[in-house]
Amino acid sequence: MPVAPPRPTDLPLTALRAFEAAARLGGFSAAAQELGVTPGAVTAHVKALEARLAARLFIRGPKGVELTALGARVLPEFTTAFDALGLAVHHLRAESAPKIVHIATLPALAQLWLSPRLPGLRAQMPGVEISITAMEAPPNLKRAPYDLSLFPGREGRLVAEEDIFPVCAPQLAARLTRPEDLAVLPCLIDSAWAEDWQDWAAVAMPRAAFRPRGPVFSLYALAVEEAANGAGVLMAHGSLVAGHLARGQLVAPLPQRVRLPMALRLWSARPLKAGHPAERVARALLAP
Amino acid sequence: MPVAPPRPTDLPLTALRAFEAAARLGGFSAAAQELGVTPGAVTAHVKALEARLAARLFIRGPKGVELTALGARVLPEFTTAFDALGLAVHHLRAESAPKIVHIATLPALAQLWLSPRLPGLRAQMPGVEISITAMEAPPNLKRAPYDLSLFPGREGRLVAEEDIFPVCAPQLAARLTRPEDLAVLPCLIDSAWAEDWQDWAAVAMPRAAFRPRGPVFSLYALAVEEAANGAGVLMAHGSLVAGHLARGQLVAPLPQRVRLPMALRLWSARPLKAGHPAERVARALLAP
DNA sequence: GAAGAGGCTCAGATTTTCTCACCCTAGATT
DNA sequence: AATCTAGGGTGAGAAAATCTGAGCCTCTTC
Repeated sequence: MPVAPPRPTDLPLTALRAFEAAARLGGFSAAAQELGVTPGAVTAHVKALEARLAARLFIRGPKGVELTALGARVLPEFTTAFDALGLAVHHLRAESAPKIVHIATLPALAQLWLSPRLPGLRAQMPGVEISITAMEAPPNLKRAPYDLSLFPGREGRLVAEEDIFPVCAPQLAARLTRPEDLAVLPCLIDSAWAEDWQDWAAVAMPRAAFRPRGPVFSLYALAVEEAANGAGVLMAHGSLVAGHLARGQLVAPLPQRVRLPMALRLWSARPLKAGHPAERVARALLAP
Repeated sequence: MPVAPPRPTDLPLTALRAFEAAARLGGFSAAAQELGVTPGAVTAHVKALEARLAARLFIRGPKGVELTALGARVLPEFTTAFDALGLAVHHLRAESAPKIVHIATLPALAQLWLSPRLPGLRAQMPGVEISITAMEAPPNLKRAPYDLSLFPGREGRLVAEEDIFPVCAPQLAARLTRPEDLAVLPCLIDSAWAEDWQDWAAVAMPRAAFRPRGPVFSLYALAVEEAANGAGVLMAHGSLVAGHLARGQLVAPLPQRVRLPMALRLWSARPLKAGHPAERVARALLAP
């Protein structure tokens, strides 16, 4: 007699979320990163789900996974549902702490662009707390609890163009008068923006096969400090060294500037209501 | 400096689900029942959520809880999101096991109404598995994994009217010729349908202050068996004793029948696609 | 003034969930 | 060929979550 056990336990929500992330992002590792867990955890979740359903959701290949027909059919529904849930959580948070604005950004932007502007923002909006979280990649704003994200990208409102050019300490400037001089000077390299040197060189010295040599930093702000200390030449992002240039801690001996395709942009998951703290912060950051 | 910890951990999904259920059902106990946990678990979830948000979601009163303004504002969003998620899960299940039809019903209906019809159904649809889960109250079909629910109610398609009348074993029939005889005969009482006796008496013997006396059963099917064994008089639901009447195991000595306001109805969460197993089962059950 | 409904609490048990360290594969690099 | 790298899979053990159970409290109802 086909009588099921008393309570057919329903599927674990976390496993469903792992499936959705893996399916949407096209891989377990990417999903693990979005969810903030190890890939093994995602593997386990998907496996558990498949065992429960007695059906495959992904086809495992050696270079990654691919959705099965079943997985592809149900993915959109789950994405929609989890988006709705994420938005609901966001509203819940916003309603329960309306005076806190959460901003996600790159570590470099947090330290060199946002930080100098904070005192002014706070003075402008007493009572509003501004919380800044640094991360390497833009978050999925439909899921993660941020009001604003500030990243180089194509989406969102333009905050500043990204112009790059070499800078160094004043005492080093005499040794940097032509692009070719870079071959014999230490070039400070930020690990996340290593291509900056190539991008600039491609325009400024198109003939030369230039390869920057010098210390690598994982924190851009640290590279900026080292450049100011005279450790070498840095490929600067204009908006991030404006302060150092104004104070004379850094100089830009070469006139050539290169505009990167990705501009600095401010982006929010849903329309900001005029007058609300997040909208006021956005407005203040966009102001010249 | 208001820099948040690396990863602002997001809200636990189970706690959100507990909140949603409690808010929608208006109480922690009801939510606990829907979720299949103890009330203490729901209390803990809501408490954890409130602690995380640093905001109250419910106002605790001595006779239950009530939503705060905040809770009431965000509830609809969560209900929508979890409904969408439940539906997605439902589709996932349906797509991964398209040949199983899950039916939720009362224990009494499972044993006395559905069970006799199963052999016919199976013969009619070879390859389709029919899984029956008995429960005391209709499930929330947007959340629980059932294709069809068969319950007395007002929603859904009519399966049968609920007519009640006293029945007993043939050898007892001689002692039951007038309603008044019930006062001196043992009345078998089903604990879930105890009011049946009052409902019937209110029509059949409006003057008398009738109180049935007799053994109480928690399983209606057991009461039916006992009645057939001659243990007393049962207030029968017509559709549930049809078999026993036909076989002569029970007789209905009194002509008076009372129609209950709740008819037996078949109900499904979403429109059934014609030709799909669930729809075919529904059609077969609705057929005379 | 007893009983009942609804919630709360806290300790302890149970189950989920996660990490860690390691293995495996196929394609790319040297 | 040998090595790297990217992406996954595994299994043991640790950590965290979730749940239960028994008892308490408060108010309402009989």
